Amino acid sequence: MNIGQAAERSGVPSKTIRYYEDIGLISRPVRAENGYRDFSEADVHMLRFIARARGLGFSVREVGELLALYHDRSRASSAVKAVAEQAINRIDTKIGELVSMRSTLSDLAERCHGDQRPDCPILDDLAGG
Amino acid sequence: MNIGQAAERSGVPSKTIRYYEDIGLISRPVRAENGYRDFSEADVHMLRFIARARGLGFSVREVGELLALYHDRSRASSAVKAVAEQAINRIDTKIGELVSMRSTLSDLAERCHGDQRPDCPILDDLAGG
DNA sequence: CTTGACCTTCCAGTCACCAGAAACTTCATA
DNA sequence: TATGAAGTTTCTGGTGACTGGAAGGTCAAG
Repeated sequence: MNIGQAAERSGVPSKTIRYYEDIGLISRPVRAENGYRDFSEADVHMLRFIARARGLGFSVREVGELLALYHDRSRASSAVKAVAEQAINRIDTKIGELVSMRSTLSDLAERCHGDQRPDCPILDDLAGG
Repeated sequence: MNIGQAAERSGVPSKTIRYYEDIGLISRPVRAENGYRDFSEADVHMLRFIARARGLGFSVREVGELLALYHDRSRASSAVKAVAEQAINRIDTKIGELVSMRSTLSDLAERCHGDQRPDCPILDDLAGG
């Protein structure tokens, strides 16, 4: 099938599929006589795998590792778990940062009247420390 | 003072200060005779403002708005509050996404033995949907 | 007089794509 | 059969918010 259909069926935009090919995340698909990329069911399956992994917050690099592990019939599940735990740690760090920002910000916003007057603890805080 | 000292005293790396100048977030500082940038106390103060705002999760664009509002003596606090609330909303969305990723991921990781055996619900899930 | 720490500009790379241009093929319709 | 739309190709360049590095100028100390 052409890239458009592969895109539709996998949920990965054609632009992104070409990008994944460029950076070597997926191998170069067969070309039809007209030069168009020709995708198989297995390709679509792999693209779906990638889309799901990306949606779970794995980096493209990690997705590459996961794909390799997926294709390695003899690999240990601990290797996969390690990649997942790295991703969880990254996500935890990020959540922590965001929660802390959020609480400071909403604190400031609550103390700000939000009316016509110019007094504003938000700016005061940013200015003063 | 030179850029290095301004960097040290504001917490914004020199590279980043030059970058902020490039994109017009801060105005071009005076130059000394030798061509070096010459920063004032007010500049350092502004850089600190920027650093704090960035640390709170405001985008560079929003920091620009906040700086403009900060310099506008007659502005209403509601304008500032609006920018802050936008940032809070963005942060909330992001937190929601991350929390959902995290819960799915840790679910999968928990069900994964993480030993020498190849069975792994993480990969199964990514593969199967 | 040289060493080393600054400073300058400019170019490139990061991450994960997305937008658009110019040229092609393919397919449906008039 | 012509035409026009939709799909495909490659290539370039942009995003956000920096960061790193190269090649060169400046300055104070030893």
